[in-house]
Amino acid sequence: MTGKIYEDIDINKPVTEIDKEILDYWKNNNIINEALNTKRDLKKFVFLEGPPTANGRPHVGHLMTRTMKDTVMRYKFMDGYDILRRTGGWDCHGLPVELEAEKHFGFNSKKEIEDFGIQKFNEYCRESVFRYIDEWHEVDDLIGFWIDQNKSYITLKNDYIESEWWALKTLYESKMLVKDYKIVPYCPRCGTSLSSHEVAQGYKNVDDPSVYVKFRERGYENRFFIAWTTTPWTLPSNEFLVVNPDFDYSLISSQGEEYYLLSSMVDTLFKDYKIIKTFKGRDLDGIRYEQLMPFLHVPDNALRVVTGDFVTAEDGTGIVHAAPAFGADDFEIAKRENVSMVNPVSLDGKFVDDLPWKDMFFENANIPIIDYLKKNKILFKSQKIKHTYPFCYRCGTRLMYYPLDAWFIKVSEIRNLLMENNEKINWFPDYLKDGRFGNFLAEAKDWALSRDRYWGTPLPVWKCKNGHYVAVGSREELKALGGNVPEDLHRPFIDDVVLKCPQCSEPMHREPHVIDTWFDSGSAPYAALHYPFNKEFNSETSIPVDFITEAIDQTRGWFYTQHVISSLLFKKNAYKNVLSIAFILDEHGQKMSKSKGNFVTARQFIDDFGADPARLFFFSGAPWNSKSIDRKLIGDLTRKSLGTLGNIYSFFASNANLDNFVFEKLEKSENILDMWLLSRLNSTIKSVRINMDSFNMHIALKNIMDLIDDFSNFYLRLSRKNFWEGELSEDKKRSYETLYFTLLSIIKMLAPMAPFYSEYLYQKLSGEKKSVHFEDYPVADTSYINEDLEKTFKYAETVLELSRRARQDAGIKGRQTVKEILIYSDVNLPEDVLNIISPELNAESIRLINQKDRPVKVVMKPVYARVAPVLRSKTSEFSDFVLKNSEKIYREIMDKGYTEYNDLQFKKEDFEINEIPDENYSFASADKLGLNVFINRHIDEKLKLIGYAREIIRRIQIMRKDMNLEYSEFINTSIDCTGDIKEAVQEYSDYIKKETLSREIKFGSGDDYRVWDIDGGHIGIKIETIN
RNA sequence: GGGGUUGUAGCUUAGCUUGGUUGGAGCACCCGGCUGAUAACCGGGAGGUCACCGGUUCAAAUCCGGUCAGCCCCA
Repeated sequence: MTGKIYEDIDINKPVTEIDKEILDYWKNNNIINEALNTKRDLKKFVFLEGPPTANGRPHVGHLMTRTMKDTVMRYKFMDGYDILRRTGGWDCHGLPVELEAEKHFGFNSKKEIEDFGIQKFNEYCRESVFRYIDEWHEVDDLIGFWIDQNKSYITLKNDYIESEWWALKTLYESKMLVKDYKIVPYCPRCGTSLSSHEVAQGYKNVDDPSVYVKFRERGYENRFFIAWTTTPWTLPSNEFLVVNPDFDYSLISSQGEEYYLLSSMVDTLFKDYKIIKTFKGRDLDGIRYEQLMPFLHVPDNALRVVTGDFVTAEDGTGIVHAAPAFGADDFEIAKRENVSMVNPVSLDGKFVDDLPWKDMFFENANIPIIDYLKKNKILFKSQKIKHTYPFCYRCGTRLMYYPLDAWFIKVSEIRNLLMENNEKINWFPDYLKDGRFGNFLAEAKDWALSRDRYWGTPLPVWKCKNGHYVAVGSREELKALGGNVPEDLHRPFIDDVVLKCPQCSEPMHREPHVIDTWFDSGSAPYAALHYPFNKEFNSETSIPVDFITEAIDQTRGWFYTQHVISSLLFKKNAYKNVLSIAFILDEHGQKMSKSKGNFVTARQFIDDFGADPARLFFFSGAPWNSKSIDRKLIGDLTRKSLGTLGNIYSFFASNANLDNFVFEKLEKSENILDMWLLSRLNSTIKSVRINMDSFNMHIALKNIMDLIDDFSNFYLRLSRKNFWEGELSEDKKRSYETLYFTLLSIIKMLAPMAPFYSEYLYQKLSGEKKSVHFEDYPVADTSYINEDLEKTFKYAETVLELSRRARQDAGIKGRQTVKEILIYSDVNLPEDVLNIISPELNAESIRLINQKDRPVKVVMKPVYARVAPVLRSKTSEFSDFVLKNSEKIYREIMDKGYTEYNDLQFKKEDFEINEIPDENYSFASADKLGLNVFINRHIDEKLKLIGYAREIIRRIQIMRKDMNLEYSEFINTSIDCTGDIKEAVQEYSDYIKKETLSREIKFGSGDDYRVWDIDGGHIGIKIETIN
């Protein structure tokens, strides 16, 4: 006995143990490092990591994006690319981090933070962003995310900030970064404005007041404009009423009062009324009205009706109340009309002195204001409305639209460029390109970049008292302008840097803002490489990167900001291919959230299922359709792919070791089953590659699993005997080679998706390279592909199915040999293919027959609706005639096209034609393929005895298996039986001996005999090993 | 209110681009079979108003219009 070449594996070994073993193997052999750092001078594939913030625990969704990234990179690596920028990245700044810090210290306002000290506050932020970094690293490790964390870019580093300064200076000098006074979405709790993509994250469905308010026309006691609003708290600041110049308005009278409103709304709001007059909106322009509440001082030229195109006829009354301080449209009106605005709300969201609702938080003032309107009889109607309204996406506070001094990037000016560059991006799924993303670009808003906060990249703009500004693009420039370069570029240190104005030499102080953290992450393409200070990045060649992927929420987040920044700075798109991934839902299909407590951490998920099963789960179904965690599905996927593969290996290993087979190379096999498997393999490789290349990894996985299924349940099932029987002939060698080669190819194909188990099997099977991940991805050898053969095998498989069905109908077990099976097929079924399935068909004779030789009887019936009107009283006579002479008439019609009866001609359509199988046969057909299978029902004495012999064999085999006997171990068998069965045992004892490795078969009886039921009778069997 | 997307068996889904046999799988369930690699496999059964309404067409799960519901995004 030589040693085992192919090591046995324990099929039931827990995946977690395998994971650990493989992780150790990778570490001990420096494999991960080698993969990350080997430069092979091949084609380049450039990746870019979307930076998470490590101040929260990684959850199962992160696991999914990481798996997608990893799988793509592994595939590209095996496919002969050097992967560039295979490094991590961490997003460090921003409101989320500050909020976390506020919570820690128990702060609730900016004043508290400033009293505490920005320096200490930021120190805490800096540490807290990496609170869970160890868990992230650990999870990356466990899931097999091969990425270089030692070279990760970190957005809080001075180098990173400096690159952004360069960008901001560039934008400032090209007048794309500007300071403006605008109405911006503003969180009064956080004390800062939000950009459009941040606002987009915080919409909620809410019930809000919907009030109709009466504004009295100046000079009339009882004449009112009815205006509509969902923000009663803005009513004290009303300065205009706005109508659409093109709409029709009516002045009506009802119950002693007169009202202006949109003509189309009159019936909705009034029952009894008279129309006094109708107007176009523009006719109302300039009409003065009385102030609604006499609290605030408004400019003299306010309080009049003006026109605006933004007024719609859908909501309200067609008359919009405008408070310029609290709405972008309103603000534009005030600007146009040259009227200053009235703002009674301070930066913390509270009303100021002049109002009865002093110190009240703005949204809390709605109810008392409605009460006030009611009391003063200027409320026409009040109800609730369900609509969506933006809230701060981090702290949940209702946003206000509020006038602020802020820095903007004029994104709206490059909309066309954004859209042109979008054309160069491959989106997966493709509908995002012109859908959600394209639409967003088409109406791109200016980017409100500045934040009045503490922990962020400082805005590098300084200003002197004469109103001169300078934007600083580097630490070097800071020095040149007379500033000290602090060791840390964050606040508060940077705030202390005073420059000398290049124009007037006055001292310059920094604009106090930090910038939107989305600018940080969106800058990753260049800032991660410290461009332009480090020449590793070259805007000509370094972007677009080849591939990025993140969850769907990043479509208007990171996907957008990168696209904008890249277009602004380099005029091109940031990435070529982008895969957008849907969310993972919990097992009930609910979105996961911390508050609901159904949040599954990455760690927990891996611990529960193991790395490869977790990864495979992410490839079940398209990644852009959300999926629920499904324990059963995961188990199933794993069993059918990895489990079956392990089992194939196990089969191969045990037999190859017995035969002393060692794979050297694949030589052409003449065995048709081998040829078929290699054809299947190569067609699969072809489609897998196509799908991997187009990021349809879920389809690639399905292709692979289909192959594994065919491999195991067809190839192996039908060729088992070949591997068991006989010596290691040349033919058998060819089959081993085929088996080995196919198995190895599948392992390689699966390696990017299931890197652990494939490594595990690879090391046992081949181990030629240090790791399966250093292998080349399989390339289809089309010379092996034989579509006809694959098709023929499909037919063969169907013949098997049909025979089983026909047996079942006839009540004949598969183990019972039948006299004959007749097969009719539209396509040619070669003999060698039939030979393969013949053991399973289990018949004395198997014959291919022609259509006309099929043992069927034609039974015809007249179609009465057609023949009766012609034949009249002869109809029933004809009917009998047809039934009796079906065969003859059928042949006649087939030959001539008609048959005659009583000098009348009848054609095919005059008959209902049925084929009934001969009663001696059981019949099954697959009409789509044109296949018929007939099984002779008649079981004669001889066949019956063979059947019994097989029943006995089967029982003995079960007993052998139960006793865990070696395949080659001989036994003695004793049987307790009578009658036919006894006769069968005597008649076929050689056959039984051979199949069960029985040295002898005795008849006997005893308590230690195992009792079996065969055909309703009991027989006993005992087997004993031979010492 | 607008845009996008999804809706197929109890559950997970293929098919829809390009209309054309009887809408195909898997899981679960029931019955049966096969098995000395496989908690694997195979046959049968039950389970479908292909969300709903309308249109185009000889013919619609598929194309068109509308409605409803879910999800995502925007105002």
